[in-house]
Order: sequence, then structure tokens, then C-alpha cells
Amino acid sequence: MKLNTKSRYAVMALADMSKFPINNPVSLRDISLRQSISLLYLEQIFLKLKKNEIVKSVRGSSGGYVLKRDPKNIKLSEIFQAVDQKVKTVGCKKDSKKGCNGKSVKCITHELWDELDIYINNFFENKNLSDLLMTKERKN
Amino acid sequence: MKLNTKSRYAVMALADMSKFPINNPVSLRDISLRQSISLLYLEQIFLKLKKNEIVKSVRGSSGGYVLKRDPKNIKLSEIFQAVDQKVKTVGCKKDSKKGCNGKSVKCITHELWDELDIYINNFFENKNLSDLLMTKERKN
DNA sequence: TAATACTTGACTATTTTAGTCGGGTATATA
DNA sequence: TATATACCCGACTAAAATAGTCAAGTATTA
Ligand code: FES
Ligand code: FES
Repeated sequence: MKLNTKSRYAVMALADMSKFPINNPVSLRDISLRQSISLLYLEQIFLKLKKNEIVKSVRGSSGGYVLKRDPKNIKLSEIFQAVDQKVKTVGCKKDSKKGCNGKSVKCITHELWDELDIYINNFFENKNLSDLLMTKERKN
Repeated sequence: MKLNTKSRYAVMALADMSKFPINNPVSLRDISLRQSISLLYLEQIFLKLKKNEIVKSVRGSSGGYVLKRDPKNIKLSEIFQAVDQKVKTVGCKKDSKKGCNGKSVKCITHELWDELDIYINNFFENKNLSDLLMTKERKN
């Protein structure tokens, strides 16, 4: 049960961005330097964030990325979804009738994992980007 | 963010066991058949459960494993710990002063992931084996 | 004395993760 | 208008983690 870097970096980078005035393009290079995340990896991540309407890009020199919405309206769940990192606790396909073992019945623990799935998603659903900034005034 | 089979199977197997009268040894072979989990893999898992005092073994023919405690007193968190599958949401070492990026300060998102860590562990802490059986009377 | 069932460490194929690489295109500003 | 900056995009890859398997046991009971 662990979080991957893609999700972690995505949130980290967006949190970094949201400290700057909105409409002020922030370059990936700067984020890369400030947060010590590989620039090339960031590019990959931001492409997805862009496709999912979380940021928009400003090309050319002195360009960068801009949050497409107010940090208050960007839920962590959206960010996760954007970088296609879903929570997966069940062993089976959720929608299918079949169980994780190939049987035609869901296994003994299915309900438990399903509950856990909902529980975790609930956390992401109830947090937005601006929540991150409020905790403390940090400068790193 | 996904759950691995080791944890899933551990809980599944223990849930299977706890449907039988306590002190009645359940063989891994039977669990393997009922739950469609590889016998050899189960052996590996149960070795850890045994070392962590969750089950005890009864050797010899008509032997098997027995829950060491009442299902009510076996928390999911213990099971996870036993198969050393910890929840890891932060990118850094929790106890260290250093951040996930090697810097000497924790990163902007550290508190968030720490909160998530606690949140998830809380789920496991508040569930025990007997909770699983109560949901429905299932027979698989 | 068979058969059953636990014991243990080492080994391995497969999958996932965490990136990198190369070769673009668009735009601002000097 | 040259040039540097910065986004764009698909393909590739090394390394780590996962999900097991294998071999060679030992203990107990019917
Ligand atoms: S987890 Fe869904 S059937 Fe087992
Ligand atoms: S997650 Fe702990 S410092 Fe970044």
C-alpha cells in the first residue's frame, strides 16, 4: 500500500505553483529546481495535467504553466485521476460479477476492500490544493 | 496506491479460518482450494503470521493452523504488519529530519501524506477479523 | 510406515515504477 | 528576425518490487 512518485510529484508541483499569483506562468524548470524533481519527468506529468484541464500551458519564452482553476476548486482526487493513478484495493474488477479468483462469486474479503477503497477515495475527494497551503506558511 | 496480494491473501485466508471452530486446525491445502490461492504462497504468508503470533501451527497429519486469538482481537493492522506490508505514503523517512528530496527540510506536501498515512492506518486499526464475517453470511 | 502438513531459504519470471531520450513546435524578446 | 526559452510527445529502459515457485527438509498421526 504505497503512493507512487507520479502522484506525489503531481501534487507537489501543483502546490508549488499555487503559491504564485494566478495567471503568472510558472516554468517547469523552476519547479524542477525548487522541488528537486526531474524536469523530464515533470514534463510527462504536466502533459497529463493539461489534458485533464487542471493546468493550461503558455508556450514560448517566459512561458510555463498556469492553474486553470482556483486552488480551492482543484480536488486531490482530480489530480490523481489525471495522472491515472487510481486507488486499487480489490483484487477483482469492480464492475464485473466475477471474483478476484476467477470464480463467479465475490470473495469473502471483497466488501472489506471495497469499503477501504471508498474510504481512501474519500480522503482525496475532500482535500483541495488550497488546503495544502494553509497548514503552514512554508517557503521550500 | 494499491494493495498487494500478500496482504489481501493474508486477510482472506484468516477470514476463511475464522469461520471454523477455534482449536480446529485448518490446513493450508484446504484454504488454498477454497480460496484459490497458491499453496506455496500461502505457506510463505503463514510463516510470517506464525512468527507474529497471529496463528499457531499444528504439525503432522490432520494438522494445520489455528488462530492464536479470538477473531475479535485480531486487528487488520496486525495482519498487515505481520506480512510486513506497511502503508507508505510519504516519500521520505518519517523519523528523519530530511525531506524526500534530500533537503534538510520536509517538503510542501509532507504533512498531507503524513495525514493520509494516519488516516489509512486508522482504517486497519479499527477493523478486526470478526468484522469481516458479520457483514453477510457468506459461504465461499 | 505412509501420508499429511508444516518449515525454511533461495530462486525467478513478470510487472510496475520511475524515470530518460530524441526530436520536435510555439512564442517572446533582444 | 534570430535565438533562447519552454512546452510537446512517443518511445524506450534500468531498476525495483511483486507474486510467486522450488527443493529439500521435519514433525506427527492414523
Ligand atoms: S476482491 Fe473482489 S472478489 Fe476478491
Ligand atoms: S514526503 Fe516527507 S519530505 Fe516530502
